Amino acid sequence: MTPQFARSLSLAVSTVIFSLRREADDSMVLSLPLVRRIRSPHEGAWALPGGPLGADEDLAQAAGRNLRDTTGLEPRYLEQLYAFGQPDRSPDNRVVSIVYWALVGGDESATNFDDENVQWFDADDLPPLAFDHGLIVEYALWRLRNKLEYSRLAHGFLEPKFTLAQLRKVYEAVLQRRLDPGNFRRMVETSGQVVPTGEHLAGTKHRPPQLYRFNTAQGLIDPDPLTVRTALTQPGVAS
Amino acid sequence: MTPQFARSLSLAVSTVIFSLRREADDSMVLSLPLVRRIRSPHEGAWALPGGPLGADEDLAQAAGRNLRDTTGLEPRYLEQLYAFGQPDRSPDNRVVSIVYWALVGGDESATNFDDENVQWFDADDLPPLAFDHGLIVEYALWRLRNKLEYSRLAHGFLEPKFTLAQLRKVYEAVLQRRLDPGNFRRMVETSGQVVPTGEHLAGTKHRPPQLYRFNTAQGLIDPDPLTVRTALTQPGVAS
DNA sequence: CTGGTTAGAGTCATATATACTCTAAGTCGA
DNA sequence: TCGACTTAGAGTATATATGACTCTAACCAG
Repeated sequence: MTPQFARSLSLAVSTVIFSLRREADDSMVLSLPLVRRIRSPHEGAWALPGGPLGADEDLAQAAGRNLRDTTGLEPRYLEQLYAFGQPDRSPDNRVVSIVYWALVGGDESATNFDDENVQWFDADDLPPLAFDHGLIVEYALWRLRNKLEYSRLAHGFLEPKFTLAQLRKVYEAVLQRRLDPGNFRRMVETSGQVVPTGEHLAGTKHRPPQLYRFNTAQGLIDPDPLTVRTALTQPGVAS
Repeated sequence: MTPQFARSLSLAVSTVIFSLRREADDSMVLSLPLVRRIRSPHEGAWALPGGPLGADEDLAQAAGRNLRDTTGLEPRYLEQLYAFGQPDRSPDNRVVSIVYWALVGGDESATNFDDENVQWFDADDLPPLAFDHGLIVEYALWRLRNKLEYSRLAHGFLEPKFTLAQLRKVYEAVLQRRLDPGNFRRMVETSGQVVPTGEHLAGTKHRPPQLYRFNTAQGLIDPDPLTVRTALTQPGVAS
C-alpha cells in the first residue's frame, strides 16, 4: 500500500530572491542572487540558494535563515512559491524542494558579495541554471509580476518613506512597461494602500515631491495561510 | 552548518476534495470528503485523505492516486495548494505535508462511500479536524472561492454540456451569494470561456435553455508551473 | 528672468459592473 | 384552448474604473 523508496528522499528549502538594482543610467533592473554549485551534481552551475530544513524550524524560517546564511541579505518579504517534486529533477537522490520567494531592499543589491560564488544576475538575462531552477525562477517572476498589480508588494523594494515617482519606477521596472504618472497617482491614491506624510523631499532640481508611506492598517491581499494572522495583526510601523 | 533531525522527518501528500452535493430542496452545497483516523495521533478524528509519496511519483500523481485509493473518487481538477511544515503540527514525528486541492463532479458526491470511515461534510459546517487540517481546509476554501472568479474552475463540477443556469448555480453555491442571471450571462459570454453548442435542453417546464460547453482552446489562468503543458494540451471534453 | 524639470490637479472618452426592464418560448392547470 | 407561470435571453440606464491627455505649480540652473 505504501511503496518504499528506492532512493533516499530529502527535503530542501530554496528561495528566489528579488531586488531592484540601480543601473549606471539611473534605471532600475530586476535582479536576483544565485550561488555557484561547488559539488556534483551540476557542479559549477548557478543555482538558487537553498538547503535542508532544520529540526525545529518552520519552512519560512528555514527559507529566511538559509537566505541570510548564503547571501547575507535580509528579506523584507517572504512567501511560499511552490513545492517541486518531480522524481527526475535531481539525477542522484530524490529531492523535494519547497521554494519560497523573497524581496530585499534596493540598497542591499548595490553591495557585492564577499563570496565570489554568489552573484547578482538580471532576472531577464540568466545563465542556464542547475536542476529545474530555470523553470522555478520563471514561475517566481510570473508570480511577482502578477501579484504586484493587485497587492502591496512594492514596499519590499522601497524605504519606509518614498515619493510616488519612486513607487512608480518600481512598478515600471518590475512590469517592464511605462506607466502614466497621473494615472498611476490616481490609482495608488484611490487604492488606500499609501498614506501621505506631509513631508517633502528636498534637493531635487524641480518641484519637491511629497513623501508617502504604506498604509499598515490595510491588510495584505492573498496572504499565506500561515502568515495571515501575523501579517494582519502586526504592531504596524506606527502612525 | 546543517542541523540534524532529532525526530524523523516524513513527507506526506494530502488533498482537499471539493464537490457540489444536491440537497433535497434542489439547492447545491459545497462538500468535501473526510476520512476518520484509525490510529494515533488524533485517533477517531476526521482528517484529510493523504499518504506518503511513492518512489517514482510526481507530487500531483501522488495526490491523485491517494485520492482515488482512499475515496474512490476521480478528480476533474487538481492543483497544489500549499506546503505545511510547522514543527509542532504533528505531536509525534515531524511531518511536512504538501497539500493539493481537487474538484470532483457533482454526480460523484451523490453516492455514499463503502467505507464508513469516509464521509461527506458540508464545507461550511465541519467537525473539529485532526492536526492543522481545519486551517488547511479554510485556506483551500478561500482559494477556491477566490479563483473561481477569475478562472475557469466551474467545469470541474459540471458535465461536458451544461446550461448557463447550471453554471450560474455552481457559482452561487461556491460563492454563497445570488448572481443576476442577465449579468452572469453577459459576463460568461464575453469572457469567451464558454461555447454554445446549438443544442437545447428539453423537458423543462419553461423555455428550453441552450447547452454550452467549455472552450478548451482558451488556456487556464494562473496555472501551476508544472501543469501548464498538461492542462492546456489535454484532449478536451470533445466538441 | 527665462527655460527646463517634475509635481499634482483635472478633463474627456471608453470599457466594465450593477440594477433593472421587457419579450420569447416553453409547461401546466382550468 | 386559453391564460397563468416560469425561465431564457436581449437590452437599457447608471456608476465606476481606465487610458490618453492638458494645464498650472514649484522647484533648479543659467
